Amino acid sequence: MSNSVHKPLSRQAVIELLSRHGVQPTQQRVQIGLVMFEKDRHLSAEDVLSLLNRSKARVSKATVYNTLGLFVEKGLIRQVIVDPARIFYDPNLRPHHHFYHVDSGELEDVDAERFEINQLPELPMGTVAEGVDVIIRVRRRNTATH
Amino acid sequence: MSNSVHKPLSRQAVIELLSRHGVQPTQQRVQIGLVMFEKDRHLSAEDVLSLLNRSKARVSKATVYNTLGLFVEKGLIRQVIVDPARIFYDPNLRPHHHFYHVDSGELEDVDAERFEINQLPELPMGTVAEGVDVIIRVRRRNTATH
DNA sequence: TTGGGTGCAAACTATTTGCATTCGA
DNA sequence: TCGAATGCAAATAGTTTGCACCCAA
Repeated sequence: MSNSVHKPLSRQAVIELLSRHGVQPTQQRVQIGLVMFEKDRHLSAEDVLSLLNRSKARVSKATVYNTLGLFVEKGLIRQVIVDPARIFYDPNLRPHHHFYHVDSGELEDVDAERFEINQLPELPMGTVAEGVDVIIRVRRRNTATH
Repeated sequence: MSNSVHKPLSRQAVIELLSRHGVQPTQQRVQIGLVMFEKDRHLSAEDVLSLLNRSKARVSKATVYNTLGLFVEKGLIRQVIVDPARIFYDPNLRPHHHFYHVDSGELEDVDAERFEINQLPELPMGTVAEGVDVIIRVRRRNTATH
């Protein structure tokens, strides 16, 4: 029942996942899904593209962008906005947050349970919450930058 | 003692603020500071540029970018990464978080006190926290997007 | 005088878009 | 068959960079 995966999905499983979310499982979309759901990690569009090229899959850059956008729209993955230079895509849909290693640009998951939030503030009038992103920026100790 | 301002700063106050932070207060930097510290709001580089143009100030785009980057580096303002399309700059240095109105692209401050966090999770080994960003994405109710 | 600051334009890069071709139900 | 999906390349937009000029100490 959980979409969070720490294990690779078979081609068939990806096809079913896409179908279940109303995404027509074309060749390229399945390829991208295989990469995206292989394990919990954070990939930029370019990461996905180069992983695809590393295997025999042939998918164009535009299709990677379009497909990742479609996956987000359909609720298969999440965007993580933390680096102005690029968008990360996260297949982990469970409530969780992120460590952002500013030195390396890497993202690391933090289980939501490890980060206790007593109460959400009152929302602005007439609005509903769509999501809460918590990003803890960390850097290596002793990175004396002065 | 607080750098958080809900009131405009005089030219003289900006000059002193910059100097105090080790930023040589040149003409353009003071102009940008006047805009940036006029009140608590969230401005993109382009916003700053057009506000400057609206007044008589003549500052180039490159200088706006360079200066905002310098202000961040010197701890005068904060970057807010929430929109892949542009970086927002925030003169409010007190602990606080943000509502992000996905419909309008606008940012709204949330006092940190209104958002209770029991405890930070254990940080990855050998790292120190540099900051915690909390972004609550909200959208207008009844924005039926289906 | 002299080095930092500025402005302009060109360069860069991630992402988007237009359109002709191909694929898949 | 026929609309949706794809691929390529061009376009876009925010940001950065190179370099000549200018100004202030």
